[in-house]
Amino acid sequence: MNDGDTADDIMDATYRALCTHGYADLTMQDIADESDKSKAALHYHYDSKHDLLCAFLEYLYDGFVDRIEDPDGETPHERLLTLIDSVLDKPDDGSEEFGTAILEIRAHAPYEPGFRERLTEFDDYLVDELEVILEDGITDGTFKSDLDAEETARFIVTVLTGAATERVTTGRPVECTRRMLAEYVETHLLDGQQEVTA
Amino acid sequence: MNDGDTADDIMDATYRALCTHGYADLTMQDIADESDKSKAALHYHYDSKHDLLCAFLEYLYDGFVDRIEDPDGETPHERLLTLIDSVLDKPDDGSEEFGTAILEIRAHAPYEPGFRERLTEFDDYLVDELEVILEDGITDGTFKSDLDAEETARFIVTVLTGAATERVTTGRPVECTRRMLAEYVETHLLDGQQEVTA
DNA sequence: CGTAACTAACTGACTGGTCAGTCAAGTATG
DNA sequence: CATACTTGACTGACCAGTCAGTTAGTTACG
Repeated sequence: MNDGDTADDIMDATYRALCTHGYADLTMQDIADESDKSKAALHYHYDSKHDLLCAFLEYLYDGFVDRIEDPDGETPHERLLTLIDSVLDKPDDGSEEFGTAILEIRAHAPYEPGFRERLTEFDDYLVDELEVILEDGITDGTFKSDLDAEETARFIVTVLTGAATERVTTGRPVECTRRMLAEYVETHLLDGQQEVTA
Repeated sequence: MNDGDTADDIMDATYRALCTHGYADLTMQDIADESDKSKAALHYHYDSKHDLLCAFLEYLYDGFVDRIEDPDGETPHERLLTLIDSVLDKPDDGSEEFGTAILEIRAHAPYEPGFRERLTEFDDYLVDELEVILEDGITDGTFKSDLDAEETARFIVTVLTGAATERVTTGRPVECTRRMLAEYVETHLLDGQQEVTA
Protein backbone atom coordinates (compact mmCIF):
# COMPACT_ATOMS: atom_id res chain seq x y z
CA MET A 1 0.00 0.00 0.00
CA ASN A 2 1.83 3.10 -1.19
CA ASP A 3 -1.33 5.21 -1.50
CA GLY A 4 0.32 7.81 0.66
CA ASP A 5 3.35 8.10 -1.60
CA THR A 6 1.27 8.07 -4.77
CA ALA A 7 -1.11 10.74 -3.46
CA ASP A 8 1.80 12.89 -2.33
CA ASP A 9 3.49 12.44 -5.67
CA ILE A 10 0.37 13.60 -7.48
CA MET A 11 -0.17 16.53 -5.15
CA ASP A 12 3.44 17.64 -5.56
CA ALA A 13 3.16 17.29 -9.31
CA THR A 14 -0.04 19.34 -9.24
CA TYR A 15 1.74 22.08 -7.30
CA ARG A 16 4.57 22.22 -9.83
CA ALA A 17 2.22 22.07 -12.80
CA LEU A 18 0.10 24.87 -11.33
CA CYS A 19 3.18 27.06 -10.90
CA THR A 20 4.33 26.36 -14.44
CA HIS A 21 1.03 26.61 -16.32
CA GLY A 22 -1.33 28.49 -14.02
CA TYR A 23 -4.77 27.25 -13.16
CA ALA A 24 -6.53 28.28 -16.35
CA ASP A 25 -4.10 26.45 -18.63
CA LEU A 26 -3.64 23.46 -16.38
CA THR A 27 -4.32 20.16 -18.13
CA MET A 28 -4.30 16.69 -16.70
CA GLN A 29 -1.42 16.00 -19.06
CA ASP A 30 0.57 18.84 -17.47
CA ILE A 31 0.13 17.24 -14.07
CA ALA A 32 0.99 13.81 -15.44
CA ASP A 33 4.15 15.22 -17.04
CA GLU A 34 5.28 16.61 -13.68
CA SER A 35 4.70 13.26 -11.98
CA ASP A 36 6.01 9.84 -12.96
CA LYS A 37 2.50 8.73 -13.81
CA SER A 38 0.39 8.82 -16.93
CA LYS A 39 -2.69 10.95 -17.41
CA ALA A 40 -4.85 7.85 -17.19
CA ALA A 41 -3.26 7.01 -13.86
CA LEU A 42 -4.48 10.33 -12.49
CA HIS A 43 -7.99 9.41 -13.58
CA TYR A 44 -7.52 6.07 -11.89
CA HIS A 45 -6.91 7.79 -8.56
CA TYR A 46 -9.31 10.71 -8.98
CA ASP A 47 -12.62 10.46 -10.80
CA SER A 48 -12.22 13.83 -12.43
CA LYS A 49 -9.97 16.84 -12.72
CA HIS A 50 -12.31 18.61 -10.35
CA ASP A 51 -11.91 15.88 -7.73
CA LEU A 52 -8.15 16.04 -8.03
CA LEU A 53 -8.13 19.79 -7.55
CA CYS A 54 -10.43 19.57 -4.53
CA ALA A 55 -8.02 17.08 -3.01
CA PHE A 56 -5.19 19.45 -3.85
CA LEU A 57 -6.90 22.29 -1.99
CA GLU A 58 -7.24 20.06 1.03
CA TYR A 59 -3.54 19.21 0.79
CA LEU A 60 -2.74 22.91 0.57
CA TYR A 61 -4.89 23.68 3.57
CA ASP A 62 -2.91 21.21 5.67
CA GLY A 63 0.33 22.84 4.56
CA PHE A 64 -1.08 26.29 5.28
CA VAL A 65 -2.07 25.29 8.79
CA ASP A 66 1.38 23.85 9.43
CA ARG A 67 2.99 26.99 8.14
CA ILE A 68 1.12 29.53 10.23
CA GLU A 69 0.24 27.73 13.44
CA ASP A 70 2.05 28.74 16.61
CA PRO A 71 3.83 31.84 15.32
CA ASP A 72 7.12 32.64 17.04
CA GLY A 73 7.32 35.52 19.47
CA GLU A 74 7.37 36.28 23.17
CA THR A 75 4.58 38.85 23.22
CA PRO A 76 1.23 38.94 21.44
CA HIS A 77 2.56 41.95 19.51
CA GLU A 78 5.52 39.94 18.24
CA ARG A 79 3.38 36.91 17.44
CA LEU A 80 0.96 39.10 15.52
CA LEU A 81 3.72 40.55 13.36
CA THR A 82 5.26 37.11 12.82
CA LEU A 83 1.92 35.75 11.65
CA ILE A 84 1.39 38.69 9.31
CA ASP A 85 4.87 38.16 7.89
CA SER A 86 4.40 34.45 7.31
CA VAL A 87 1.21 35.14 5.35
CA LEU A 88 2.72 37.96 3.33
CA ASP A 89 5.89 36.04 2.52
CA LYS A 90 6.02 33.84 -0.52
CA PRO A 91 6.28 30.07 -0.04
CA ASP A 92 9.70 28.61 0.66
CA ASP A 93 10.50 27.97 -2.98
CA GLY A 94 10.02 31.66 -3.61
CA SER A 95 7.41 30.97 -6.22
CA GLU A 96 5.53 34.05 -7.29
CA GLU A 97 3.53 31.84 -9.63
CA PHE A 98 1.87 29.97 -6.85
CA GLY A 99 0.20 33.10 -5.56
CA THR A 100 -1.15 33.62 -9.05
CA ALA A 101 -2.57 30.13 -9.21
CA ILE A 102 -4.25 30.60 -5.84
CA LEU A 103 -5.85 33.82 -7.00
CA GLU A 104 -7.09 32.05 -10.12
CA ILE A 105 -8.62 29.42 -7.88
CA ARG A 106 -10.13 32.09 -5.64
CA ALA A 107 -11.72 33.67 -8.70
CA HIS A 108 -13.31 30.33 -9.56
CA ALA A 109 -14.88 29.84 -6.16
CA PRO A 110 -18.30 31.12 -7.26
CA TYR A 111 -18.49 28.37 -9.88
CA GLU A 112 -17.19 25.59 -7.64
CA PRO A 113 -18.84 25.31 -4.24
CA GLY A 114 -16.16 22.83 -3.17
CA PHE A 115 -13.48 25.44 -3.82
CA ARG A 116 -15.39 28.14 -1.98
CA GLU A 117 -15.76 25.87 1.03
CA ARG A 118 -12.04 25.17 1.21
CA LEU A 119 -11.06 28.78 0.68
CA THR A 120 -13.44 29.90 3.39
CA GLU A 121 -11.68 27.45 5.70
CA PHE A 122 -8.34 29.08 4.88
CA ASP A 123 -9.65 32.52 5.76
CA ASP A 124 -11.50 31.36 8.85
CA TYR A 125 -8.47 29.54 10.17
CA LEU A 126 -6.36 32.64 9.73
CA VAL A 127 -9.01 34.79 11.41
CA ASP A 128 -9.08 32.37 14.35
CA GLU A 129 -5.31 32.45 14.75
CA LEU A 130 -5.32 36.24 14.70
CA GLU A 131 -8.24 36.39 17.09
CA VAL A 132 -6.48 34.23 19.66
CA ILE A 133 -3.42 36.46 19.53
CA LEU A 134 -5.52 39.61 19.80
CA GLU A 135 -7.45 38.24 22.77
CA ASP A 136 -4.23 37.20 24.49
CA GLY A 137 -2.99 40.73 23.99
CA ILE A 138 -6.19 42.27 25.29
CA THR A 139 -5.99 40.10 28.39
CA ASP A 140 -2.39 40.91 29.19
CA GLY A 141 -2.78 44.61 28.43
CA THR A 142 -0.72 44.68 25.23
CA PHE A 143 -3.70 45.68 23.11
CA LYS A 144 -6.48 48.14 23.75
CA SER A 145 -9.17 46.62 25.90
CA ASP A 146 -12.07 47.97 23.84
CA LEU A 147 -11.14 46.51 20.48
CA ASP A 148 -13.31 43.89 18.85
CA ALA A 149 -10.98 40.93 18.30
CA GLU A 150 -13.03 39.29 15.56
CA GLU A 151 -13.70 42.43 13.52
CA THR A 152 -10.08 43.44 13.82
CA ALA A 153 -8.88 39.98 12.79
CA ARG A 154 -11.23 40.05 9.78
CA PHE A 155 -9.92 43.45 8.82
CA ILE A 156 -6.31 42.29 8.95
CA VAL A 157 -7.19 39.29 6.77
CA THR A 158 -8.86 41.63 4.29
CA VAL A 159 -5.68 43.70 4.12
CA LEU A 160 -3.55 40.57 3.63
CA THR A 161 -5.90 39.35 0.90
CA GLY A 162 -5.72 42.71 -0.80
CA ALA A 163 -1.94 42.67 -0.74
CA ALA A 164 -1.86 39.18 -2.27
CA THR A 165 -4.30 40.20 -5.00
CA GLU A 166 -2.33 43.33 -5.82
CA ARG A 167 0.93 41.42 -5.98
CA VAL A 168 -0.56 39.15 -8.64
CA THR A 169 -2.51 41.81 -10.51
CA THR A 170 -0.06 44.67 -10.72
CA GLY A 171 3.13 43.10 -9.42
CA ARG A 172 3.15 45.59 -6.57
CA PRO A 173 5.44 44.44 -3.75
CA VAL A 174 3.87 43.69 -0.38
CA GLU A 175 6.46 45.66 1.59
CA CYS A 176 4.39 48.83 1.70
CA THR A 177 1.44 46.86 3.05
CA ARG A 178 3.64 45.17 5.62
CA ARG A 179 4.81 48.58 6.82
CA MET A 180 1.34 50.11 6.92
CA LEU A 181 -0.03 47.10 8.73
CA ALA A 182 2.74 47.24 11.33
CA GLU A 183 1.96 50.91 11.81
CA TYR A 184 -1.76 50.15 12.07
CA VAL A 185 -1.03 47.60 14.76
CA GLU A 186 1.15 50.04 16.69
CA THR A 187 -1.05 53.09 16.63
CA HIS A 188 -4.44 51.44 16.47
CA LEU A 189 -4.26 48.21 18.41
CA LEU A 190 -1.45 48.67 20.90
CA ASP A 191 -2.50 50.11 24.23
CA GLY A 192 -1.09 53.61 24.69
CA GLN A 193 0.68 52.85 27.97
CA GLN A 194 3.12 50.29 26.51
CA GLU A 195 6.39 51.32 24.92
CA VAL A 196 7.54 49.19 22.03
CA THR A 197 10.95 48.73 20.56
CA ALA A 198 10.23 45.76 18.24
CA MET B 1 -19.45 54.11 -40.58
CA ASN B 2 -21.25 53.04 -37.44
CA ASP B 3 -18.08 51.99 -35.67
CA GLY B 4 -19.24 53.72 -32.53
CA ASP B 5 -22.53 51.88 -32.29
CA THR B 6 -21.05 48.56 -33.31
CA ALA B 7 -18.20 48.84 -30.84
CA ASP B 8 -20.59 49.81 -28.04
CA ASP B 9 -22.87 46.94 -28.94
CA ILE B 10 -19.99 44.49 -28.76
CA MET B 11 -18.66 45.92 -25.50
CA ASP B 12 -22.12 45.74 -23.90
CA ALA B 13 -22.53 42.19 -25.14
CA THR B 14 -19.12 41.33 -23.70
CA TYR B 15 -20.16 42.72 -20.36
CA ARG B 16 -23.34 40.65 -20.29
CA ALA B 17 -21.59 37.52 -21.52
CA LEU B 18 -18.89 37.94 -18.87
CA CYS B 19 -21.52 38.19 -16.14
CA THR B 20 -23.35 35.14 -17.43
CA HIS B 21 -20.42 32.84 -18.16
CA GLY B 22 -17.48 34.25 -16.24
CA TYR B 23 -14.12 34.94 -17.83
CA ALA B 24 -12.82 31.38 -17.86
CA ASP B 25 -15.83 29.99 -19.74
CA LEU B 26 -16.28 32.97 -21.99
CA THR B 27 -16.36 32.03 -25.67
CA MET B 28 -16.60 34.26 -28.69
CA GLN B 29 -19.92 32.55 -29.40
CA ASP B 30 -21.21 33.65 -25.99
CA ILE B 31 -20.41 37.25 -26.80
CA ALA B 32 -21.94 36.92 -30.27
CA ASP B 33 -25.10 35.47 -28.75
CA GLU B 34 -25.45 38.48 -26.45
CA SER B 35 -25.05 40.88 -29.36
CA ASP B 36 -26.92 40.99 -32.65
CA LYS B 37 -23.75 39.99 -34.48
CA SER B 38 -22.26 36.67 -35.47
CA LYS B 39 -19.04 35.25 -34.10
CA ALA B 40 -17.32 35.94 -37.41
CA ALA B 41 -18.43 39.58 -37.20
CA LEU B 42 -16.56 39.88 -33.90
CA HIS B 43 -13.45 38.61 -35.62
CA TYR B 44 -14.02 41.15 -38.36
CA HIS B 45 -13.87 43.98 -35.82
CA TYR B 46 -11.22 42.53 -33.54
CA ASP B 47 -8.33 40.42 -34.74
CA SER B 48 -8.51 38.05 -31.80
CA LYS B 49 -10.36 37.31 -28.61
CA HIS B 50 -7.41 38.82 -26.80
CA ASP B 51 -7.74 42.08 -28.71
CA LEU B 52 -11.43 42.23 -27.99
CA LEU B 53 -10.86 41.74 -24.29
CA CYS B 54 -8.15 44.37 -24.18
CA ALA B 55 -10.56 46.80 -25.81
CA PHE B 56 -13.15 45.75 -23.26
CA LEU B 57 -10.81 46.56 -20.39
CA GLU B 58 -10.24 50.00 -21.88
CA TYR B 59 -13.98 50.47 -22.15
CA LEU B 60 -14.34 49.42 -18.51
CA TYR B 61 -11.63 51.81 -17.44
CA ASP B 62 -13.54 54.71 -19.00
CA GLY B 63 -16.67 53.66 -17.14
CA PHE B 64 -14.70 53.27 -13.92
CA VAL B 65 -13.28 56.77 -14.22
CA ASP B 66 -16.75 58.19 -14.86
CA ARG B 67 -18.12 56.40 -11.86
CA ILE B 68 -15.60 57.48 -9.27
CA GLU B 69 -14.42 60.88 -10.42
CA ASP B 70 -15.53 63.92 -8.44
CA PRO B 71 -17.07 62.13 -5.49
CA ASP B 72 -19.91 63.99 -3.76
CA GLY B 73 -19.30 65.63 -0.40
CA GLU B 74 -18.63 69.01 1.17
CA THR B 75 -15.56 68.06 3.19
CA PRO B 76 -12.58 65.87 2.29
CA HIS B 77 -13.80 63.45 4.95
CA GLU B 78 -17.18 63.11 3.24
CA ARG B 79 -15.63 62.84 -0.20
CA LEU B 80 -13.29 60.13 1.05
CA LEU B 81 -16.17 58.07 2.42
CA THR B 82 -18.22 58.61 -0.76
CA LEU B 83 -15.34 57.39 -2.88
CA ILE B 84 -14.82 54.34 -0.69
CA ASP B 85 -18.53 53.57 -0.94
CA SER B 86 -18.65 53.88 -4.70
CA VAL B 87 -15.77 51.41 -5.02
CA LEU B 88 -17.23 48.97 -2.52
CA ASP B 89 -20.72 49.08 -4.00
CA LYS B 90 -21.63 46.74 -6.79
CA PRO B 91 -22.29 48.19 -10.24
CA ASP B 92 -25.71 49.70 -10.90
CA ASP B 93 -27.19 46.48 -12.24
CA GLY B 94 -26.35 44.88 -8.91
CA SER B 95 -24.34 42.19 -10.63
CA GLU B 96 -22.27 40.15 -8.23
CA GLU B 97 -21.01 38.22 -11.24
CA PHE B 98 -19.17 41.15 -12.67
CA GLY B 99 -16.91 41.37 -9.64
CA THR B 100 -16.12 37.72 -10.18
CA ALA B 101 -15.21 38.27 -13.80
CA ILE B 102 -12.95 41.17 -12.86
CA LEU B 103 -11.16 39.02 -10.31
CA GLU B 104 -10.71 36.31 -12.93
CA ILE B 105 -9.18 38.91 -15.21
CA ARG B 106 -6.97 40.18 -12.38
CA ALA B 107 -5.75 36.64 -11.84
CA HIS B 108 -4.76 36.46 -15.52
CA ALA B 109 -2.73 39.63 -15.46
CA PRO B 110 0.61 37.80 -15.08
CA TYR B 111 -0.02 35.96 -18.36
CA GLU B 112 -1.26 39.00 -20.28
CA PRO B 113 0.89 42.10 -20.02
CA GLY B 114 -1.88 44.10 -21.70
CA PHE B 115 -4.25 43.17 -18.91
CA ARG B 116 -1.75 44.02 -16.21
CA GLU B 117 -1.14 47.41 -17.74
CA ARG B 118 -4.85 48.25 -17.77
CA LEU B 119 -5.41 46.94 -14.27
CA THR B 120 -2.49 48.95 -12.96
CA GLU B 121 -4.14 52.01 -14.48
CA PHE B 122 -7.32 51.25 -12.55
CA ASP B 123 -5.45 51.06 -9.26
CA ASP B 124 -3.27 54.06 -9.98
CA TYR B 125 -6.25 56.18 -10.92
CA LEU B 126 -7.97 55.25 -7.70
CA VAL B 127 -4.83 55.97 -5.69
CA ASP B 128 -4.57 59.38 -7.35
CA GLU B 129 -8.17 60.25 -6.55
CA LEU B 130 -7.68 59.23 -2.93
CA GLU B 131 -4.41 61.10 -2.72
CA VAL B 132 -5.97 64.33 -3.92
CA ILE B 133 -8.70 64.05 -1.31
CA LEU B 134 -6.19 63.24 1.42
CA GLU B 135 -3.98 66.17 0.47
CA ASP B 136 -6.96 68.51 0.42
CA GLY B 137 -7.81 67.29 3.88
CA ILE B 138 -4.26 67.73 5.13
CA THR B 139 -4.21 71.27 3.78
CA ASP B 140 -7.49 72.32 5.35
CA GLY B 141 -6.75 70.60 8.65
CA THR B 142 -9.29 67.79 8.33
CA PHE B 143 -6.60 65.12 8.31
CA LYS B 144 -3.47 64.75 10.36
CA SER B 145 -0.68 66.84 8.94
CA ASP B 146 1.97 64.13 9.29
CA LEU B 147 0.32 61.40 7.25
CA ASP B 148 1.83 60.22 4.01
CA ALA B 149 -0.92 60.77 1.45
CA GLU B 150 0.40 58.28 -1.10
CA GLU B 151 1.11 55.45 1.31
CA THR B 152 -2.24 55.95 2.97
CA ALA B 153 -4.03 55.99 -0.38
CA ARG B 154 -2.26 52.78 -1.39
CA PHE B 155 -3.23 51.18 1.88
CA ILE B 156 -6.90 52.07 1.38
CA VAL B 157 -6.79 50.63 -2.13
CA THR B 158 -5.28 47.44 -0.73
CA VAL B 159 -8.14 47.18 1.73
CA LEU B 160 -10.71 47.78 -1.01
CA THR B 161 -9.04 45.17 -3.21
CA GLY B 162 -9.07 42.71 -0.34
CA ALA B 163 -12.76 43.27 0.27
CA ALA B 164 -13.55 42.70 -3.42
CA THR B 165 -11.49 39.51 -3.47
CA GLU B 166 -13.15 38.19 -0.32
CA ARG B 167 -16.60 38.93 -1.64
CA VAL B 168 -15.90 36.79 -4.69
CA THR B 169 -13.96 34.06 -2.90
CA THR B 170 -15.99 33.45 0.22
CA GLY B 171 -19.10 35.51 -0.44
CA ARG B 172 -18.31 37.60 2.61
CA PRO B 173 -20.23 40.91 2.54
CA VAL B 174 -18.24 44.12 2.34
CA GLU B 175 -20.16 45.85 5.10
CA CYS B 176 -17.71 44.89 7.80
CA THR B 177 -14.86 46.28 5.73
CA ARG B 178 -16.80 49.48 5.08
CA ARG B 179 -17.29 49.92 8.81
CA MET B 180 -13.67 49.15 9.72
CA LEU B 181 -12.42 51.49 7.01
CA ALA B 182 -14.67 54.32 8.22
CA GLU B 183 -13.34 53.74 11.71
CA TYR B 184 -9.77 53.68 10.41
CA VAL B 185 -10.37 57.01 8.72
CA GLU B 186 -11.85 58.53 11.85
CA THR B 187 -9.32 57.40 14.40
CA HIS B 188 -6.24 57.22 12.22
CA LEU B 189 -6.53 59.92 9.58
CA LEU B 190 -8.78 62.55 11.06
CA ASP B 191 -7.02 65.25 13.02
CA GLY B 192 -7.85 64.98 16.71
CA GLN B 193 -9.14 68.56 17.03
CA GLN B 194 -12.08 68.18 14.63
CA GLU B 195 -15.43 66.84 15.79
CA VAL B 196 -17.32 64.84 13.19
CA THR B 197 -21.00 64.01 12.95
CA ALA B 198 -21.06 62.51 9.45
C1' DC C 1 7.96 -25.32 -4.22
C1' DG C 2 5.37 -24.07 -8.35
C1' DT C 3 1.60 -22.46 -10.73
C1' DA C 4 -2.82 -20.65 -11.21
C1' DA C 5 -6.08 -17.04 -10.07
C1' DC C 6 -6.73 -12.60 -8.70
C1' DT C 7 -6.00 -7.63 -8.16
C1' DA C 8 -4.32 -2.81 -7.74
C1' DA C 9 -1.81 0.21 -10.38
C1' DC C 10 -0.89 1.74 -14.54
C1' DT C 11 -0.50 2.64 -19.78
C1' DG C 12 -1.15 4.18 -24.82
C1' DA C 13 -4.43 4.85 -27.99
C1' DC C 14 -8.69 6.60 -28.77
C1' DT C 15 -13.27 9.43 -28.66
C1' DG C 16 -16.42 13.10 -28.45
C1' DG C 17 -16.81 17.55 -27.80
C1' DT C 18 -15.32 22.42 -27.68
C1' DC C 19 -13.47 26.54 -29.42
C1' DA C 20 -10.62 30.29 -31.85
C1' DG C 21 -10.02 31.62 -35.99
C1' DT C 22 -10.77 31.31 -41.38
C1' DC C 23 -13.11 31.69 -45.67
C1' DA C 24 -16.06 32.10 -49.59
C1' DA C 25 -20.21 34.00 -50.44
C1' DG C 26 -23.62 37.15 -49.47
C1' DT C 27 -26.17 41.90 -48.38
C1' DA C 28 -26.54 46.79 -47.72
C1' DT C 29 -25.32 51.38 -48.79
C1' DG C 30 -23.18 55.52 -50.37
C1' DC D 1 -19.55 49.14 -58.45
C1' DA D 2 -16.95 49.47 -54.36
C1' DT D 3 -16.53 49.54 -49.63
C1' DA D 4 -18.21 48.07 -45.14
C1' DC D 5 -20.14 44.68 -42.97
C1' DT D 6 -22.19 40.14 -41.99
C1' DT D 7 -23.01 35.23 -42.31
C1' DG D 8 -22.92 29.92 -42.02
C1' DA D 9 -19.97 26.41 -42.68
C1' DC D 10 -15.66 24.76 -41.91
C1' DT D 11 -10.84 23.52 -39.91
C1' DG D 12 -7.31 22.30 -36.87
C1' DA D 13 -5.90 22.17 -32.30
C1' DC D 14 -6.73 20.85 -27.84
C1' DC D 15 -8.42 18.33 -23.89
C1' DA D 16 -11.17 15.52 -20.31
C1' DG D 17 -12.35 11.32 -19.87
C1' DT D 18 -12.65 6.19 -21.54
C1' DC D 19 -11.14 1.69 -22.50
C1' DA D 20 -8.87 -2.59 -23.52
C1' DG D 21 -5.01 -4.42 -22.20
C1' DT D 22 -0.25 -4.87 -19.48
C1' DT D 23 2.51 -5.50 -15.38
C1' DA D 24 3.92 -6.48 -10.77
C1' DG D 25 2.70 -8.19 -6.62
C1' DT D 26 -0.12 -11.19 -3.51
C1' DT D 27 -2.81 -14.98 -2.14
C1' DA D 28 -4.64 -19.84 -2.83
C1' DC D 29 -3.71 -24.39 -3.42
C1' DG D 30 -2.01 -28.98 -4.91
